[in-house]
Amino acid sequence: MDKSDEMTQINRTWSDYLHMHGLRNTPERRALLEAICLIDGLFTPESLSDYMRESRNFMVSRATVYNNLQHFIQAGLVRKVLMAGDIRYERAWNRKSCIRLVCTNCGTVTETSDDKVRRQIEDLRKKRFTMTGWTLNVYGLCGKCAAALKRRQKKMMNKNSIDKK
Amino acid sequence: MDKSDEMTQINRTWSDYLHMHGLRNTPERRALLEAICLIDGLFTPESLSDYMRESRNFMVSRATVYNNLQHFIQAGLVRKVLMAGDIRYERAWNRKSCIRLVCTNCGTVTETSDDKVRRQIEDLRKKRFTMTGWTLNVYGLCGKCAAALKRRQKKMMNKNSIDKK
DNA sequence: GTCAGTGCAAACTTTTTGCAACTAC
DNA sequence: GTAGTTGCAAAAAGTTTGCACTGAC
Repeated sequence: MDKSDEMTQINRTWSDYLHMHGLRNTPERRALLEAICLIDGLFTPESLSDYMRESRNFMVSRATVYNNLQHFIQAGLVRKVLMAGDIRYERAWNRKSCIRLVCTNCGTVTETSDDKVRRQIEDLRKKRFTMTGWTLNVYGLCGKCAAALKRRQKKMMNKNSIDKK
Repeated sequence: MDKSDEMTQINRTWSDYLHMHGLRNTPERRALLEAICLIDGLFTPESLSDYMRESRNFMVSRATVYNNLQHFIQAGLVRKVLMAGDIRYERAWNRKSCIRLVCTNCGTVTETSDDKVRRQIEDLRKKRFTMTGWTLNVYGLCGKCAAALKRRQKKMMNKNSIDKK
């Protein structure tokens, strides 16, 4: 799907959603959706608001941001994710699938991919569930933390053997 | 691994962690870890505190709960997860791998499993990353919401064709 | 014209911080 | 004895709500 087809699809999803719920297409809603298209990666209600004001020259109140983020989520356009212990938002399209390596020690997250895993997941067919996307969080230790842990354990063992002398 | 081996492993991980960071083994910490072993499923700082007070007859202050949850996370014993838009905590052992079907419309989560997917994920070997567990979130529509959406769309189309007459 | 949407401020919830008293080591 | 730990209360951060005014339909 190319970029303009994609935008058509998104706008359609959004106006369908508005219609079906008897909601109105306000300038604030258009501007917020536009900003979300332009932001790359994760955002918070505050960072979205900042981006709107600073880069798009459009003021939106906090209440409006929160209110509409909920609508975007309901419409399937935005998703909440947990990143290093905090809630973040992201576009739900065009980021449908990713593997995240989450270090349980320092909290850093690295995104990666793997064709075999991807294929296997997308072949998943569950009864009474229509998949639109997925994220795989892999927990463990990043290189730095694993090395640091090893060093500390070694130090500990030396200390213990000295203590025993 | 049987239950007692598992507890030995957990206690060891925890006391190693305490040692390595120069931390102390207080009654509060022991009681909190014990409670987390006993709680089945997800919890919040508040529900944990309630459980401690009501079922274990042990008062812990909020500050202590938050402080120690961070330590448990660092030690790899507890994990934060996002459930229906809210942050929850869970034991990080014994729940290492699971597939969650998350409905993006109503927020319900169903846990499921799939051997092929599991095997493929556990075969993942990333450079400079040591895997200890994973969770796969699959986003989409649950049976109920998919059906409701279909009904609404149908109704919409009927309405439109009537309007045009 | 109607009713949903907006901004603002206040309220509420959740999490963090500062500090004096306490206690594990 | 010392330094990490705790509970409490206050502060900070994040989110929701009530309300009068505005504007999309």
